[in-house]
Amino acid sequence: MVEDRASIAGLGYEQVRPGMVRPELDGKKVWLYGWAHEIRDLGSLFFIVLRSWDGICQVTFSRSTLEKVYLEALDSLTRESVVRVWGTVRVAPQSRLGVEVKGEGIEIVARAVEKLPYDVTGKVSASMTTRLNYRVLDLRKPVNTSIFLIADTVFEAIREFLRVQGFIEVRTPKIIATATEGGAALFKVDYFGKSAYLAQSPQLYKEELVTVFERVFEIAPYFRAEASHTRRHVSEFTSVDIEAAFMNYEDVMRVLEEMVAYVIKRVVEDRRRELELLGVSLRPPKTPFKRITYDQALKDLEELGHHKSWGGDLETPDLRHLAKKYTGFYFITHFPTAIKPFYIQPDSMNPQVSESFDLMYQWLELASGGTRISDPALLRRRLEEQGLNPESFKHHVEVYSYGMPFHAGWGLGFERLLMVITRLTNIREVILYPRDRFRLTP
RNA sequence: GCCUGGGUAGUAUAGCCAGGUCUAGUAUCGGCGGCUGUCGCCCGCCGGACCCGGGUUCAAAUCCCGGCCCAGGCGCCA
Repeated sequence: MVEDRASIAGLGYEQVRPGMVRPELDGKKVWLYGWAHEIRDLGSLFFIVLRSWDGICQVTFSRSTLEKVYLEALDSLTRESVVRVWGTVRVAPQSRLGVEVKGEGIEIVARAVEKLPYDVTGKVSASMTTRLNYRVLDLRKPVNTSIFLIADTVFEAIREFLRVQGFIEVRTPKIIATATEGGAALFKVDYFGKSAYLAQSPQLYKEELVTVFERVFEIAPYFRAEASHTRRHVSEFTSVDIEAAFMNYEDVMRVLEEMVAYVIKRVVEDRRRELELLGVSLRPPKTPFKRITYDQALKDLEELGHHKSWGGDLETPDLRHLAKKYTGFYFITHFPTAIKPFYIQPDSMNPQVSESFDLMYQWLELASGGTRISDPALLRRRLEEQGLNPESFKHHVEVYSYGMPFHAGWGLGFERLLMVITRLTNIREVILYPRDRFRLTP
């Protein structure tokens, strides 16, 4: 009888993962851990579909050749229980997977309750609320696991790309003293009796850091207390930010489009199985991306029969209309200075517009950025024009007097990029534990 | 902040508009039994639900009012 890990090892059994069981292993003696994804009891034959994050495999038991303890284990097995099984890999033309493990023994490592609140096999659909309430069970569904395996590749590819470009990864504070940019509503926290806020962006810190490292990037969570309730807003999201000295908006746009193209190329290469599970056929986009100015966007809207007067921000309905003309990735540049944050550089020829851009995918805004103001006097003036108190930005403005190079940068919504890659339409699906206006748990 | 839609077994739904054989149907699920090639296994039996409170009515899952909870959209933004 094969009872424990040591004796299995002694008998020449090797540990494999469920996703590793392939026809090439035919005849090999293996043992593996996994979750009982599906159980099919045919009487004398007993099938378990064993699942882990990297895949599934079928384990087949023949009752007549099994010892009593293992028969008892089979009879008490519940879906989603963690089991350890051992046996021999064999090519199985009768099985859809083409290969299976002929089980010789099984041990229940951690038993799951009989009545699960959620169907991991997906036979019955679940609402978004139910999915998020039982998020770990939802995440075990191979299609959902895939999203986060892709996310892992996206993280890796972003870091790799930016490091090669000479960017240094930094971490800036997420608890801050003042509202950094105005605009977005912030979460107030008690900070030893003082008022503090959760950061809405690393903007001011990353600009200061270019005076040290020249090129910095940060991937971090940010917080917005906006009461938005849409499929593309959450109160805690991940932003990929860069800031670079001696670059202008055009330089950082190139960094952005090349990075996006590289990330998608890596996902296509490294996550074929996951893309297939999601039913997504993905192709790396061609660069450079299309660029249109804000003025051009207004003209296009006019042509599409939607008049919009100059100076206002492009609103959701406008962007939906534009998406009819511009498919895939494209940039909108030169927004009116008045509707951009105080730190954005006005165009030197025409200060009414700014050296700014948004990266769009159809009507979804993925990133925004631009050349930043580096002149302290101009920065002070812009703060006042936007109705902000220069006194509360004292420490920040000060830095501009100590040798501030011209610089530019952007912030990219990580989850929104992930939505584009996975073709999912609700941002909550691409966040492990999303936080929105009405959800704080799990 | 504003607007719209919705809450029926563990899950997903039918029923609601046109109140009455709804003792609330179906699928999945769970329990028991059967089955040697299942793979969304199959077959038989069993189990389990109308969000909360008030009102209208002979009669409420269904109509009305209030509450709670949820989904989506807008503004704003990533």
